[in-house]
Amino acid sequence: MTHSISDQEHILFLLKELSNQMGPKFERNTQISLSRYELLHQLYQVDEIKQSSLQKVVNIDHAAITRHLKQLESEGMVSRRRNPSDNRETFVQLTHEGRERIVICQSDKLSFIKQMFHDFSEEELRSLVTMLIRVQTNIKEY
Amino acid sequence: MTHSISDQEHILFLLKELSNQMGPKFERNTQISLSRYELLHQLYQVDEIKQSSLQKVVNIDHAAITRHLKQLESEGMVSRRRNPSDNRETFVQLTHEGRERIVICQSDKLSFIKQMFHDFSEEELRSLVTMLIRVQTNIKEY
DNA sequence: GGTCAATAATTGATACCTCAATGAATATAT
DNA sequence: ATATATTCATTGAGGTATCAATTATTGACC
Repeated sequence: MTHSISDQEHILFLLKELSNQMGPKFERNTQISLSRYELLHQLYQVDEIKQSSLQKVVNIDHAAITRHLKQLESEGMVSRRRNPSDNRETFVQLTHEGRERIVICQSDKLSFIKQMFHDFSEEELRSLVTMLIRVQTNIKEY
Repeated sequence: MTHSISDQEHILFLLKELSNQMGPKFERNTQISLSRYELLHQLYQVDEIKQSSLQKVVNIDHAAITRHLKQLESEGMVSRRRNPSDNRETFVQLTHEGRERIVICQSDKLSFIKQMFHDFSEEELRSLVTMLIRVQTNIKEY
């Protein structure tokens, strides 16, 4: 039954190693960190969104979100405004510059993921996505 | 052909998110960080090993290795000695305490990965491992 | 034998993450 | 109406990662 402990352990290590190796290389190629890219990427699709909702989508800690957005705001990539009808909430939106920024780094991102998955079939990619999502779900309820 | 960009992008995000979510939870459950666990785990199988070889196995940056081993040494988990025939190299070895430590946290680690992969078949696990290794290989040559 | 290159380990700088604690605004309950 | 609880965002603390630069030792070559 649980004879594949080494496989499971191996996956644990691989996930950590992959993340650590991938992040810096992504950033070198696109000039933007993977986390910030993910934030801009999400904002690109939604016009305006509550900061707390954004947090749930990207699965990054509240604190990290605050710091990223602060930095991105100071760089002119996003704009933020308080919700007039509930002053606790903050709406976040991509600026024109932000839209340009994310568009510009598309080609670099594309060549990066092309290399990363060049020997994967469509089916394998789908399978990989769903398995990772399952793992994520299993972890969350811990 | 490359119609599944969103899948590929999704995997990118998932790998990062998973690593960030998994690490702290693993540590809360086992009382040891995933990286340190990996180091002890490797040392457990090899008696004595050069620090540089260890680095290659665990795929962590040299600097991080040095800091981890220093800390583990100060906790009495590992011992280090210089290679007498080449004073640049350092041999690392698990202490008795270190062996005990890794044995003790086995059950916690087990229950953790059990939850993490509880709905995975043997075949899926194998498939996941090989796919992650392939991604890692593709990334390395970048 | 002495210079120059290569290798191993370390330290410094910077960035990012999580968790816990705090501050501020709103909702709730008696 | 007022005290209490909840929610959102922020800040502080601690840990870990990479990369670049440094130190120390060995090897190689003329």
